[in-house]
Amino acid sequence: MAKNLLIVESPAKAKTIEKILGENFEVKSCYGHIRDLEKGDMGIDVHNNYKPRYIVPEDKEKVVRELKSLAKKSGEVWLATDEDREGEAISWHLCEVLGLDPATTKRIVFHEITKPAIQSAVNRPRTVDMNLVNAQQARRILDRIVGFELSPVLWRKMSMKNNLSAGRVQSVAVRIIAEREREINAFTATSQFKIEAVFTAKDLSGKTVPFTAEGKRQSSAENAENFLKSCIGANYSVTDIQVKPARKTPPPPFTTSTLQQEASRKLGYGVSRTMILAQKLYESGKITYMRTDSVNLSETATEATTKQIASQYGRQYVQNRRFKNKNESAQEAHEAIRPTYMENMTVEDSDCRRLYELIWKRTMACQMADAELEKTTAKIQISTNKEELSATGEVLKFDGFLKVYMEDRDDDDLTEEERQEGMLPPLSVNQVLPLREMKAIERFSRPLPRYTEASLVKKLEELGIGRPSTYAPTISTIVKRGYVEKRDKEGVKRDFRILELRGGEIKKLVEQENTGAEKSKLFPTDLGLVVTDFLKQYFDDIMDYNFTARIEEEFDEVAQGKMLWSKMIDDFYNPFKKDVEKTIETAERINGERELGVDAQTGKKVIARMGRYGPMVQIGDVNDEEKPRFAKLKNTQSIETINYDEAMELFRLPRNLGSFEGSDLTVNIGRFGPYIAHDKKFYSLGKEYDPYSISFEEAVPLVVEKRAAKEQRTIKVFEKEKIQVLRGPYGPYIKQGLRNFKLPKEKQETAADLSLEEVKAIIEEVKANPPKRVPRRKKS
DNA sequence: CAGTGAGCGAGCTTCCGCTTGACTT
Repeated sequence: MAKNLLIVESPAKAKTIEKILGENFEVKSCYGHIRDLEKGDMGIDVHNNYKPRYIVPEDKEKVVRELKSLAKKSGEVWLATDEDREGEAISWHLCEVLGLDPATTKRIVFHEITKPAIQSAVNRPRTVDMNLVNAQQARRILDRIVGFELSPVLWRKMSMKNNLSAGRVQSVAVRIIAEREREINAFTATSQFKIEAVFTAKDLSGKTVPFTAEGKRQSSAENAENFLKSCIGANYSVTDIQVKPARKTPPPPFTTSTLQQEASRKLGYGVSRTMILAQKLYESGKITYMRTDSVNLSETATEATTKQIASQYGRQYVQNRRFKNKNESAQEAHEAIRPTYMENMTVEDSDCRRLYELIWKRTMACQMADAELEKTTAKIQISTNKEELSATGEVLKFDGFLKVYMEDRDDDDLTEEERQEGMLPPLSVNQVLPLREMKAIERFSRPLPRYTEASLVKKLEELGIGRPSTYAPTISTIVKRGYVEKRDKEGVKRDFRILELRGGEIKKLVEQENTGAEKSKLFPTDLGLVVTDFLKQYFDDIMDYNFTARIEEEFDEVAQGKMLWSKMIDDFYNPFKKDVEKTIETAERINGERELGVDAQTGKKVIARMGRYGPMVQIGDVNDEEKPRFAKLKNTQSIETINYDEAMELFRLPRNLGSFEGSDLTVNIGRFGPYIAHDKKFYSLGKEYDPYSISFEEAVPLVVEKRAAKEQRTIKVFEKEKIQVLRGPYGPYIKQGLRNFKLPKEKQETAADLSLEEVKAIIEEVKANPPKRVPRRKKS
């Protein structure tokens, strides 16, 4: 009898399942979606109940062809795509393409790839749930409408670039970044004075050790000074000691989002890197599926983990738990991310090792006992005033899951208390404490931090926007479109005051701290800000943080058969299409223009705005008789924050430094940074030189030196053909336009004697047989 | 490699969510 054909989405899964199911089944994968909406005319017939026009995309033709021929040869076809909206739709598309009847074709689902789960699924096949399929079609069509209606509006209304895009997910992601940036810009720091007293006491071994107690924060320097003054000559004694037990619970096992967050905090990985490494681990059978929103662990996994904990740390470390998803939008088609074999504590592949160990530890921890702590709070009275100081300490009584795993928190989530927890020496009530010193330290409030890739993913997940398979690609998209960029920001120095009471005297000090420094954070570009403002002004409902959550409720109704999908789309489309038309008709072209002041010399207006090639400043109007002056913004500057003085500074370039060998020496900043131009040649300026202040005397030797280096590199020039023979770090090579061609070994010695014909022949030769590239390994 | 910034308009772009390789630099 012919084998049955069972189709899943992922090829790695197919292999595992084939082993489990044995002889009667051939298991193949369809590699995700096999059909999609046609691109032309949105792929939807809006006048005919939004009838979708599906096609098999080019890159899926091969898979579809293979599945078709296999389906013909096989016995029964079983559909085992993921159990969620998208998976159900894939099964339906498979029916359509393979000529199967969705009403009778066997459809099975499982949430984990284990023998019992798969066998019980095979014993209880159902058929394709058309309501769920329709919910997916509604989702797909709505996203297509939003994306393909909004993007063209941007093309018409934005003065720059023409591959702009907008969409239900990406546009809200940019909005999140844009709003945080504006919050930070609008933030003004206030300061308070933190009171810190250092006392000494004997520890268990009899050694005298210092510990810190805190008092109420003082709102001003004056109050702080008065408080310290009131403490001069005081005695300090313990009035009360409270000891309270506390527990810490392990976090749930990883989902895509939490894995990305922890890999970012602990390992410094961007979300794409995390996903590439996780994919590698998955494909080599080391971990379960890496795109999941479920925190569920299979029975077998829980057992294996328990066994591993008991043998490695002892029974007292085991505490079995089941985790539930908080997130309502979770579709839970898979397990949590965990190692497939808990006995493997690590993997050989050095690139993947750190990520694997993180997953292993987190999985172990989630089935381990709580950590038990003892929190001690001592109240300390001051004989000369009514204020009280308090010292807190924490002692770990039982480490529990902390033995393997400590979750990292973003610094800004920590409370002041958590930051200062340490050990306290043993104290007793009425004990008199000698004061070593007391300080009032000025502390400034801080704005919320900018988003990292991972914290943006966390935010999107909280809002129910996007899915595990799209978090990383969404970030790539908004970066590629130029709405957002990932970079560092240097901090600025800020003075803060310290008042110090020691030996009956108060000293005033001023120290410096660095504030506002950020590493690898997401910043909105001017383009991102302008586009976000535009979309918010004209398409407020789609930019609403709750838009996705609202339409998800409607998709759910479609999935339950309570609403017709075409009706749902119709209700959305009609008012939306009106907004689109109205916007195209009425909205002005936008360029984010901002007036900065009036040029003192010419009396002309100075503005900052988006130009065709990005953000810039401009003196004068384009309609003036005299052409306006233009200057590009530096990439750390923004239309929104640049001021008049900073703008005028930009107009100091290009600077003519004077004449050298009969030609002007000019300094400017170009596409590739600052440069000196001389005699129609260009020389890059290194970081150590500032184009705004470099002098003629400094520039001349640089030009001489760089020119010499350039000449040294040049072996031969064929001016007319724009071909050069150059000396590079790997030997001589030919350069034609932007392309480089390696010389054959036997010609390298005699490169200077090459004729134009020989050079052309080499170029043709290399073009005909391009050198094989070895894929470069990324540094880890 | 090192410019530009206005307007005309051919021909193009664009979404989200499932999946992996097959391609260069």
